[in-house]
This record gives sequence, structure tokens and C-alpha cells, in this order.
Amino acid sequence: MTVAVALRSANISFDKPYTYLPPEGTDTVLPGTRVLVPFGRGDRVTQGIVLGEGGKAEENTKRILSLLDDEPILSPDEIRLALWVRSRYYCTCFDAVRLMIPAGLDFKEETVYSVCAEPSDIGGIKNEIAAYISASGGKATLSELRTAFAAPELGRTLSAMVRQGMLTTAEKTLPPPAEKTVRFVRLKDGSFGGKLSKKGAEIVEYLKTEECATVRDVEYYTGASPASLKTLEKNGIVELFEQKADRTLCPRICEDELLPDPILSEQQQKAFSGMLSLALSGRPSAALLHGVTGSGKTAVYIRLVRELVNRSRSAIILVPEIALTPQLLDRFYRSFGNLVALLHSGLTASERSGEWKRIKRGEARVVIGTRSAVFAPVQNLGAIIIDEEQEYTYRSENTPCYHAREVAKFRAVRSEALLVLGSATPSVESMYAAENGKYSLYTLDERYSGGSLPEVLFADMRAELRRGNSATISPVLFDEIEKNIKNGEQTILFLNRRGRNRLARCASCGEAVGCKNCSVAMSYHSANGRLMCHYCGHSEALTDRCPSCGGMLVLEGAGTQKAAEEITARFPQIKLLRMDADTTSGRTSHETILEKFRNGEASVLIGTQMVAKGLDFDNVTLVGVLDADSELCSPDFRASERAFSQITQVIGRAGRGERPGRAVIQTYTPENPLLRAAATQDYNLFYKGEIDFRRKMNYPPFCDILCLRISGETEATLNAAAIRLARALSASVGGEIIGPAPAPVYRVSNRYRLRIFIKTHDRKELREAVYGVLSDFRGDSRNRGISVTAEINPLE
DNA sequence: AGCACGCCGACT
DNA sequence: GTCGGCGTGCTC
Repeated sequence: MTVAVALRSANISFDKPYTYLPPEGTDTVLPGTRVLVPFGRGDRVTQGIVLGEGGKAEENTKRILSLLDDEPILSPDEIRLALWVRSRYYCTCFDAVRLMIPAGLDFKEETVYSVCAEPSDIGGIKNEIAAYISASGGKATLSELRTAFAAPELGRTLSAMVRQGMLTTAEKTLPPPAEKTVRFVRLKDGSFGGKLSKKGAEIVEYLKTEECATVRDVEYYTGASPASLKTLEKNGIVELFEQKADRTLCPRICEDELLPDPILSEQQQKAFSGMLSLALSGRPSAALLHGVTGSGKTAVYIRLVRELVNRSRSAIILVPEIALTPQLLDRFYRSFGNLVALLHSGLTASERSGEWKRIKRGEARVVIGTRSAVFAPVQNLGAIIIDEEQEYTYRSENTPCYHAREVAKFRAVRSEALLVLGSATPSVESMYAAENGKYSLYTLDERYSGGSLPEVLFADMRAELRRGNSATISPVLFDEIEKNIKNGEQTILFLNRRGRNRLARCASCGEAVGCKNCSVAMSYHSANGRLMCHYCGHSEALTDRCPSCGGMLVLEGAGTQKAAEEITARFPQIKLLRMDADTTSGRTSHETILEKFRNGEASVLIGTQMVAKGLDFDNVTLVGVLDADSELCSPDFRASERAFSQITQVIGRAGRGERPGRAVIQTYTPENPLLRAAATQDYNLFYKGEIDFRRKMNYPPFCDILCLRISGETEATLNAAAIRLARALSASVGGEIIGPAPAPVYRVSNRYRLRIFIKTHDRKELREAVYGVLSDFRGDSRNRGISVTAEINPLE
């Protein structure tokens, strides 16, 4: 009897479930148990998870060394889900399995080196390494050595030392520390006579002003590398230490504070009872709850979840971003008390695993969280509710690039649970499914409080430009803001996410300062006064001369900053709050900003897409969309969908209270039908236009788009490899193949990047064919140094 | 990726 | 002769 194991150290290019024999003296291992196994030529010890039964034992089949868990950490259902994730999102088995386990329960693997012979005089670097290990108590882990020695071939050097008998190794598998800690740096007391490097002096200067700072901050503000800090520590100038991180606390509600369930309107009641009977039907499909902003979707969710909980079933509620949905979270806490578990990235590792265990034990049956909560280990699942299902935050940016909505669909079908997609502006895909009877459609088209939709004015920015007015804020909007200030009412100004970055541009040659490793302009961060590359992490101090022609550099203002300056110039007496990447770098800063605004400490709030979502302020009666066109300029076919959704949502922020709301849309294309549809919140008008366009162009939902990204160090070998890949795809995958074409950012970290798109339909056979092509490609020695990844329906 | 094996040039 | 640089191939 053998078992199939997912291995941590298996790379995507040779990943598969590997077959192992159970440990000496046992005849099998339960699926979902973590194990240690030997792997590769050197029988390196690596971590794995047993997936199930393995193939036939062969001559070369190795044996599991030991078990890490007394009982399985994952259920067979969760393993099945992981294997589906792997097949759909082209990642390794272990990456897929890891999604189901909170980081706090992850075992760390470390190689520990110890010295056995006193260092002699031969070999400079080896001697240094041996001395370093002796100095740190005779033992050092690989990662410690990696940070201490920036040698490119450290692994090789170390194994040579082991062969020569200078060192011995041992594998250690340790559970991570229970508490998340943060590394700090501070200056050591006393004077230091020795001379400092330029970087060292800079770091010391910084620490003089700060006294004690996190390693992350020091690296961010001074551009220090881990090595430069290590050097300072070695020379006794600074000391590094660890401290427990601040915990994010979730609100706790006492039993007697629980709220009664909400009373539903006729429309809400209809949606609720329809969905409930679906959920209890035994083979539920999915429901689309299309409710305009302020129509009370949350009340429907609560009633539905209540009924499921009463029948001892559980529910998962996904929200786009926890910080932006405090009201929804609060209402669930007040309705379900400690039946609620919260899962999101803002929790510490121990909080996260605590919540995870409560869910696993069945103590918490109402799970609220961001996209990763779709993997919560609930049992007896009754429903998965996805609020604002069209939001792009449901797609993960890291491998595996799963989409929580797709995962939810799979999970719901497997566990006979209902999938509820809630939205004011449903994704085109979901509405299409509803139109075709695949999903049941429920509509809430009246505002719960009976409030009317805001009145919308258009400001024609073309006309302003002709008049020679290049200001961000038009006279029309200024007038409306003035009215609001007079009436003591609040205003929200919204600027789309495009054009959010500030660049350093040369006044004479017009070029923006670019990254030396990537083909992008660097972004200016006011917090540290440095130019940073968002692709490779390279940063440099801002200079005043253009690096290519020597001309004067000028800082291009962030959209929000420029608009804020215009407002302050015009209304110097008012208080204004800005919310964007620059002002919300801290963990709680954007909650603080919102709290101030809620308390009426400012009359104008200006921000990027963060202000568009879920905020419910009674005193806001005016919303300004500063640049309605910017989202539409994007080459992405989802641009109109995103623009419609954002504009509709942000307009919906106005007039949530008793007074009617107004909105001003500033645009260069006031005749654009999409903007007209957004202005009247006419989803159906938008949808009709959009679905026709998608059909005509053969875009999703009429096909799936498979994207292959291929990168390499030299353009010539990359091009040749990409052409070979495209040929292989056309031979065995088929579909309409587009490309190879350069990626939007052609060069990142000194590698060139191309993309190939295939319009096709995502099915099992397609994925198998793609896997076949990828593995042939990776096995071809001509493709050495070229890497390929695949993604289905990517965001861009 | 990470490691071993094997083939070649440089140096005790 | 042998050490180590690097290209090649494999991972149950």
C-alpha cells in the first residue's frame, strides 16, 4: 500500500503527486496528514501532505520518514477542492493544498549547519562561514546564513564544506512561533569611532531621528538592504531584536446585546424565501441577488443565514475588503454573536489559526471574510454568499491565482449548498448566467429607506479645456461643493485608480524616471521621499536632475493631491480629508480617516476607489467623479464593466440619509452611453450594450481566455521559445491563438516578458492538453532559462 | 529549484 | 595527478 504526496519542494515544472511507502512499521497514512519525506538525488528532507492512495510501489519508491500530524489536518473534501484548484489554476499540488491551511499552522523547514572542525586558513569565504557559525553558538540555519552572506552560490559552498567535513547538517522542521513578531533595529549606546559606509551613515542618521524602528521601515525609508543592516550589527553600531506585533482585535458582542432579525420589505421577503427554498431543495444551483445600492441586501443575507444556522448548517459570507465593510461585519456580529468567525489578512497568524480551529471544530458556523475565507473548513455547508461579486479583489494576485467566485461555485456544487451572488452591478458573466436560467435572479430595485436616486449633473471637461481651464475641478462641481459647505453637508470626491502614481518627470526631455531593471516609470512615495519600482522593489532617492539628459526633474502631482490643493485654495476655511495610497500606508489609517469623516470633522473627503465602496454616511449629499474617463482608457475588455460599477457605486454614496443626493460626473465624453447608464444607475441598459459587445467580440462569458506568460533573459531566445510554444499550443490545444505579444510591462527585473492568449472553453480536456504542452515545453532543453506560467481568465 | 554526476582546464 | 567550474538531467 502506497500513498500519493504533495511536496513542498516540487517546482511547477516537475510537480505531481509523488508516490511513497508509509513509514517503517505502518501500513498506511490517512489522507490530509502532513509528513516528512526524502526527495531528489540528495534525498533532501522535505515536507508533504498525503493526498490519498498512491500508485504501485516500484523499485525506486522511497519511504515516508515521519508524520507531522497525529490526525489529518485536511478532510477528503478539502483535498478534492485543492486538486481542483491545482487543475484549474495551473499551480503545484502543495500550493493548492496550502490555501486550505492557515499560515499559523504551517511547519517551517530549516537546514541547520554545525561546525565540526576548527576553521583553518584555507578558502576565504569558507573560513568566514565557519567563523560565523562558531560565533553563533556552533549552529546556524540556512536562512540565517543566507542573510549574513550574500554569496550567489552559498548552497554549493555549504555542500562542499559538508563534503570536506568542515560542517554537518541536520534537518529541522519547526512549527512557527505562535505569535507574529516584528523585527526592530535601534542604535547601540556609546560612540563608534570607526568609519561608516555611505549607506551605513544614512541608516544611522535615520535611526538618530527615530530611536527605534522596524527593519521594514528602515529598509523602506533608507533603501537599506538586509546585508547593510547585518554589517552595522556586526560592527556593534546597531542591534536587531524581535517584538510581538500589535494584534488586530475583532469586536466581541455579549449574548444580551444581540439584535433581533431584521424585518424585510416585500421585495426582500420574496428574495429571501426564494433563496431559502433553493438552499433547502437538496440540489441548489446559484442565485443572483441584484439589489441597487441601499436596497438592503445585508438584511436578506442575515435572514437566510439565520434559517440555515437554525438547521445546523453553516454559511460563508465573502466581502471584497474587511476594512471597507465595517457595517456589514458589525451587523453579523450583533446578529450571530460568537457563532461568527472572521478570516482576513489583517489578523495575526495566531488569530487566524484560532478562528480556523473554531470553524473546524464546528463552534463557529458563520464565517465572514475576504477571498481566502472561501476555503474555510466549515462542515455541513448551507450557503456561500459573495457580496459585491463583481469586485476584482476576489481574484488572488499570487499563485495560485484563484477566483473566489469560481471556487465558491465548485464548493457549493460539491456540498449541495446554495451560492448567492449579491451585487448592485453584477458581473456580466453572472447576469448572463441568470438570463439563461442557470442562476435564479432576485431583484431589489427600491431603496430600503425609500430614498430616491441622486440627481446627476455632467461637467463637460472638453469645454473647460477649450476655455483654457486645466484645473482638476470644474466650475460646476465647485458651485455644488460651495452649496454643500453652506448647508453644512458633506461631499465625497472620487478619482479612479488609474493615474494614482506620482512620477518624477524631466522638464526638458519629458521622460519620467524609469526603473533600471524594468520598463516602467518609478513611483514617488512622499512618505520616504524615494522613487520606488512597484514591479521589482528597486528604490532610489529622488534627485533634482534627470538621469538621462540632466534637465530639471519635476514631481507630477497625484490626482488626489492636486485636487485637494485646488479645493483648499478655493475654500481655505474648510477641513478636507484625503484617502489614497499615500495617506493610508498604516494599518488602521484608513479607518481613522473614515471615522473622522463620519464624525463630521471634515466637509470634503477625496480619494481613490477606496471611497467608492460600502460607505454609508447620512450627511453626504454630494458626490463628484473627477475623471470618469480614465478607467475607460484601459485596453482591458473589462474596462467598461469596471467603470460602470465604480461610477454607479460612488454615485450611490450620495443621499443615503433623509436629504436627496446629487452627483457631478466630470468627463471628456459626456455623450458616452455607459456614463449615461451609470448616471441613472440603469444596469439593464449597461448590460444590454455590454453583452452585445462581448458576443460580437467573442469575449467571456462566450469563451474563456487562457493566458500564457513567458519570460526570459534575452529577447532572441525568448522570441524563438514563444513561437515554439504557440505552435505547440495550436497543434494540441486549438482555439483562437493570439500572440506571442509583449506584456504591458515588457521588462521586469531584467527579464523580457511575452504573452499568448487562447480563446477557448475551460474544460477538463483543455487543462490536460495545456498541462501536456507545458510539460513538453519545460522538458525541451532549447527552452533552458525560459519560464512559462498559465492563467485562466486573468484580470489583465 | 537544488543536487549529483561527468567532463574539461588550472595548479600543487 | 586532483580540485573546482559549469553544462546536463532527474526528482516517487
